[in-house]
Amino acid sequence: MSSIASQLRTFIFPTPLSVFGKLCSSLPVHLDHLFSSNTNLCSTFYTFDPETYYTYLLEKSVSKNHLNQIHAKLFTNGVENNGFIIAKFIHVCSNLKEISYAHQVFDKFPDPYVFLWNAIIRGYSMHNMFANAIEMYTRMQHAYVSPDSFTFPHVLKACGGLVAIGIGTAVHAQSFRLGFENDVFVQNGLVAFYVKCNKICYAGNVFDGLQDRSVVSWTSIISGHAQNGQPMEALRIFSKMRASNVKPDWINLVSVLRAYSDVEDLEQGRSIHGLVIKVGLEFEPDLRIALTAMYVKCGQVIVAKSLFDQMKIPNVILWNAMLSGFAKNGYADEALELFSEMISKSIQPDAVSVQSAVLASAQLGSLDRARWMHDFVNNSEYKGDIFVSTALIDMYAKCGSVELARQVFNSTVNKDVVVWSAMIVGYGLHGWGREAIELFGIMKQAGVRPNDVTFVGLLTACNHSGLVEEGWKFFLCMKDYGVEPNDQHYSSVVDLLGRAGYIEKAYNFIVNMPIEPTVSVWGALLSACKIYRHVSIGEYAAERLFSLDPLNTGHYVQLSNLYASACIWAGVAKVRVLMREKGLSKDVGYTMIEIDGKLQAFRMGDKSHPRSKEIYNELERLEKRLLESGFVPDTESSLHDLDKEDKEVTLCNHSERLAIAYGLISTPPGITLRITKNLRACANCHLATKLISKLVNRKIVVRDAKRFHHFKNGICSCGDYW
DNA sequence: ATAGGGTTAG
Repeated sequence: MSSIASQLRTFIFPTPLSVFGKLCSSLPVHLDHLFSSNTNLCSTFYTFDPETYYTYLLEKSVSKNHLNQIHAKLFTNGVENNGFIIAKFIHVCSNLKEISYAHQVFDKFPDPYVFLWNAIIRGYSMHNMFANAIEMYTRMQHAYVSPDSFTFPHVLKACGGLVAIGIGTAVHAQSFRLGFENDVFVQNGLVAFYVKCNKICYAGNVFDGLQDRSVVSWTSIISGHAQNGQPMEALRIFSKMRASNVKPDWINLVSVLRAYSDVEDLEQGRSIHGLVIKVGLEFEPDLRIALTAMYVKCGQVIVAKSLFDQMKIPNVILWNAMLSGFAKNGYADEALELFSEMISKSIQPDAVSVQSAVLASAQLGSLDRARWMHDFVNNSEYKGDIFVSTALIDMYAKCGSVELARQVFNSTVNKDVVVWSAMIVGYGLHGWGREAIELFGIMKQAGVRPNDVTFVGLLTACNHSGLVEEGWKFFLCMKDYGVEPNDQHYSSVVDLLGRAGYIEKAYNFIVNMPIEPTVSVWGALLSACKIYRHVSIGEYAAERLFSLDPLNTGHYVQLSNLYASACIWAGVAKVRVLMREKGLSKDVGYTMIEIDGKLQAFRMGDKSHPRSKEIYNELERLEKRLLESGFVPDTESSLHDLDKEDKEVTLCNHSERLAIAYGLISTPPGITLRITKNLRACANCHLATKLISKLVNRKIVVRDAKRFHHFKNGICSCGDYW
């Protein structure tokens, strides 16, 4: 208050106290209080300067009501045409989101000068009403008012927001004509504009031509590269910035962290954390959020969580970073728990939070949970959000219901290529090849251009449903759409050839691939070798896998299964030794089934369930019926070379069978059983499940580590190839 | 009165 008093003491125009008193009387309550409660202050006023006075009042305004009162007073005081005050007024209107009010006031002003134009353009631009901002700029040009260095940043922000390249380029030219080529604010605005339009090289040209570069200039160009998939270039520019002794501020470091997150370079990310502490910015909340996100993206969920716990500020982006981090790194339960916590703490989830929760639900695999999530979305404001809808399609597909996925898909408006691809991938996951192909046709008719993921979906769909020729055709036509095959496409083709029994062809295909074969490519070949018992090529594929991915237990198990299927027990033993040498043990398999909204997990030989006795009785009954109907256990699929009898016992209490038995005794006849396994289907259980589906007349939907199997009436949708 | 950043689907 004392600073106000000192400001007011410098007034130029004398004014009678009575006028001042009258002005104060109808002011907003808190302003009234400010003046009238301190009569001493009032009595020291012997001058009245309207500009300072209104500036003061406007700065204190917090509502439209305040603005109305001040507006009325402008006329009483006869200052309604004072440009300085009106510009201030418009400025404050904008801050209070009263942009149409601001526009009204602007329109009433005769012959606005540049200060007023800037205020109204700024108002529109700051509230993302970019078209209006540009319209006002155009009107300004028609009124022959010359823009100044304050006009350009606002207009350029609007052009960037609309990706209006043509207009922005014209503005660029205009700024050049008017001689702003060395104005760092204008130039930074241009850099940011070109970045938003994905014209990084234009942005780079402007940046390179800058005489003085502020930290803002550097940040713009760094984030420009980071956001356009060039994190390495971003980091190179950052080191140049460090070399030229520009001190980073927190926004700058946030941009740099984003680049390190993209390259998932934990070491360098940590060193930025060190720098943050060194420059004393470790308590900057948004920088801590960026650090949390960086640790999450580098897979350091625990470190991220501890940073998160230290802050726990109700910032939705912080929570989203943690939420998506959990969801993406396989911590589905933790993600959903955090989501509930968010709601209970009244941190309004946004589309990103909802999307991450949907992603977590997809991982859990529970259809009930999926339905709950879908209901939640339908009752939220994110119902039509395209990101959320895509995630819902993916979720339903991953939770076993292609039909519900399709329903969401049908109700999604303005489908983009990601939505179409999600549905095609969903069909692929379930082996609905014909539907995937049909949808692809409709997509093309709708004028949507397929991309690499669309083809991954198509190829896996063909694979999973045995459409070998169709798959091969899709692979060949990728180039017609300008899509370069990546390792996923190549491994799909290897799968296709393998499925058809062309093991040598698949091998030659790999040898002639234009890219270095990856783990998934060799893995596909090894799987095919296992099915067709092709030992020599299988051994070679396994060798490649062991050198590329030495600690992945799955490859050893696959090779062992290959040996077992060819009755090469020495090979099985060799693999076992190899695993022991590397300190690897077979991943513990488990199967989950959800009954009445409760997920129940079983391990092999599990007896921990309260209804264990009933489960084993049911299992025994099933086993008897299986044998009666001519079931011959496929004992070769075991990793261990045990006596035959032992093997059969071991196999029939595999977790999958326990879950099925539990499902049968817990649900009424005819209900579909939905189970989720963490590993891939074992041959013996697969065979047994086929028969069980026929014997008990139930549909059984199994999600394994790779795909879905729909068992019905003794047949599986995978066609016995997986 | 002006500029830069972070969380997001297949």
